[in-house]
Amino acid sequence: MDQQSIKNIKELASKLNISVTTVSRVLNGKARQYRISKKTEKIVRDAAHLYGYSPNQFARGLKLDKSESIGVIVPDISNPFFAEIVMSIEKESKKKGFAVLIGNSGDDTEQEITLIDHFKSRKVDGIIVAAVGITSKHLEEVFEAGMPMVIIDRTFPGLKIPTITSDNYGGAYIATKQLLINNHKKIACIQGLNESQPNTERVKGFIDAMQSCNIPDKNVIVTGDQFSIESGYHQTLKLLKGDSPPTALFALNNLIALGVLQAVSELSLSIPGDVSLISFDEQTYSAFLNTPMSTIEQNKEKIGKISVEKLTAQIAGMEIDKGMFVNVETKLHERQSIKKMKK
Amino acid sequence: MDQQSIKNIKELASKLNISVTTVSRVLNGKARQYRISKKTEKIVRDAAHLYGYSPNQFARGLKLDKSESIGVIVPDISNPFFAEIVMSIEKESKKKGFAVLIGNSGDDTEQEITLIDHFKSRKVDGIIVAAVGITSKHLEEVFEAGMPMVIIDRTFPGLKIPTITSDNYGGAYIATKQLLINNHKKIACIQGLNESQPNTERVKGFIDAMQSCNIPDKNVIVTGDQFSIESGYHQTLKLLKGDSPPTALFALNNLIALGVLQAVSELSLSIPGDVSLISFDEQTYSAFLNTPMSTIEQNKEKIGKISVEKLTAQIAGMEIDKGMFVNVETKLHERQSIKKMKK
DNA sequence: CTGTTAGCGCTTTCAC
DNA sequence: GTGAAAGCGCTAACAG
Repeated sequence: MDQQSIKNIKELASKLNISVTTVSRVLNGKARQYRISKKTEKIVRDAAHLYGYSPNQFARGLKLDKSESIGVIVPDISNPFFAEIVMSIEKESKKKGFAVLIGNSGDDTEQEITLIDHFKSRKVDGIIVAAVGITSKHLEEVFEAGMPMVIIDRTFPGLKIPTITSDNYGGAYIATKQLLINNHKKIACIQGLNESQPNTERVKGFIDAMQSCNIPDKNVIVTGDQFSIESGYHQTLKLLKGDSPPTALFALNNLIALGVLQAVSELSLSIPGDVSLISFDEQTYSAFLNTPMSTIEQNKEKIGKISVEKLTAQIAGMEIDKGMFVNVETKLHERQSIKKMKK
Repeated sequence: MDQQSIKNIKELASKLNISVTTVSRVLNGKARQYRISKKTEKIVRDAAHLYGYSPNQFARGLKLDKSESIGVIVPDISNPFFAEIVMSIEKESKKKGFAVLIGNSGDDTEQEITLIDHFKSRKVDGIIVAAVGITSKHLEEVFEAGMPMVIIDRTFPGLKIPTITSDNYGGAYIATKQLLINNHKKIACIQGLNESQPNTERVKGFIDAMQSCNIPDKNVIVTGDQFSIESGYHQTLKLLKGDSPPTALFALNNLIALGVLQAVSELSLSIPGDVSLISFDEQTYSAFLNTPMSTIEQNKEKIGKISVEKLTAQIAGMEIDKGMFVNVETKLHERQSIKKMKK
């Protein structure tokens, strides 16, 4: 009852008494171009479907030296921020006929290099990478060697690879302003990975906003070491158990914010009663937290979409501005995690 | 300054005045086996590293007719539940030397079929699939044709493919019991995809728990149509605006629970003051919600790990029990979303 | 409109 | 210890 399955194009062709060339042409949508008869075309298509034949991508890739696929590297696919960017990339890529290979670097530069090697040997047509760590030499080498590439989320000083990031500076500026207009003066900005560019930009936005209100630098508490729940947790504990704790916290991403919540809950404090909070990264649950959290949302869909556009432009061989830097706007969600302080 | 890069094994071999055979053998760790001299081996390895050579996986795959990779299909990678399973699968696979290809089916059987085709033509050595929809014929065909396969999360009646799922029945039973021991009698179980197996199992657990307390069937409110925030939201609105609303809700997954929160908040009701809630699926934020939510946690790490074990066993050609069904235990998190009712 | 065939880069058999 | 060469399945140049 089970249809005898077909190994390769040769078997399929001989079964139909047609040459492999014709079969190949039909299956590659070139029937028109080679003026293959409708009848032959139909026979081939039906047979391919009937026998469940799909071309060996290894042979195809070997011959064509391309794969019609792009590689995506993210530090942590279980962070919905990255997962949603990946979804957007997939959606856009599919429209353009590219398959997507996803790699998880686990915030490890070594693993990132391994993945790029992997992608190279699998002949991806281009790579989108949310870079980890603080060095980009390995990326530039690959890019300079001709691999189309787009960097998202993080960039590096002087990097000459097209980059799409959120407006980290602007988002942080607005977030801090939210705290300032509620008369907070003692504000802690809880960093993620110190040396990373989004972190630096967000800190810059924070500092500039503080200075715009003439808050002396001494009051600016800045600390942290990683974009993780643990880091946010430990830094917050340290801050709130300290001598003169801040009245407001600015968490530089969603995981740090969860760490803040963990620490605040452990200390039996309340938000915003005891301490106010605003966080970078909107999440589905942000509105339903105890207390609903004010956040700065990054436009994940747009970041994904633009990165695919810029990448496929490179793949198509178009002239590009290597130093291109696209800033995607952020959006403030005002909720109830910020207390209005007395002047 | 930039090292001239090497295209293929032939170039590398000729540069070293060594045959491609020897290079291939060294790079595949067969130096020992063919008694290649340490010196030659070192020369080859160093050169490969220096020139950044990595073998063309298409040629390799074409020759070997395998890819040392496995494909994973999930309905929605942006759902942390699946993302975490994928992470676990990646971790396990890496240990065993398999690369992982990830596909997102978007809860669409057509897309699932396309992805499987994709994987087949990319010669993955096996497939792990969190199946969508309510039919499994396409999966069985591929499995019967010899493709190693493991089903996770969902299964289908009478399916003869090894399956790893959470103990959906047991988890639901415990969840419902939590509501019952707090004297709730009018409980709504908000379903996801009606026909899907985890849904069915969870409903079964719910009903059995209800009956164990002699709650008449008439009181069992069951509704819903999809595992999504929207579905949870609409069903909850309908329930709570109805004539005699339930005093407690059992959300059959994390997305539905978020929908419940959305509806409850929109109706200006409180949890657990106005309505109690327990949900399948523990999430990082569950403890920090307004009100901290009681949940049934699925062991995502274990599901991923076992699925890779069962898949690699198949790939290695070991005898397997096709009807194998592994049930991974769940874990109750008691928090404050359930109100103690008067007897 | 259709077919023959070289060759993509690799592994491995067979030969020395 | 090492190498020459066949052949994996496909596409496209060339040939009708």
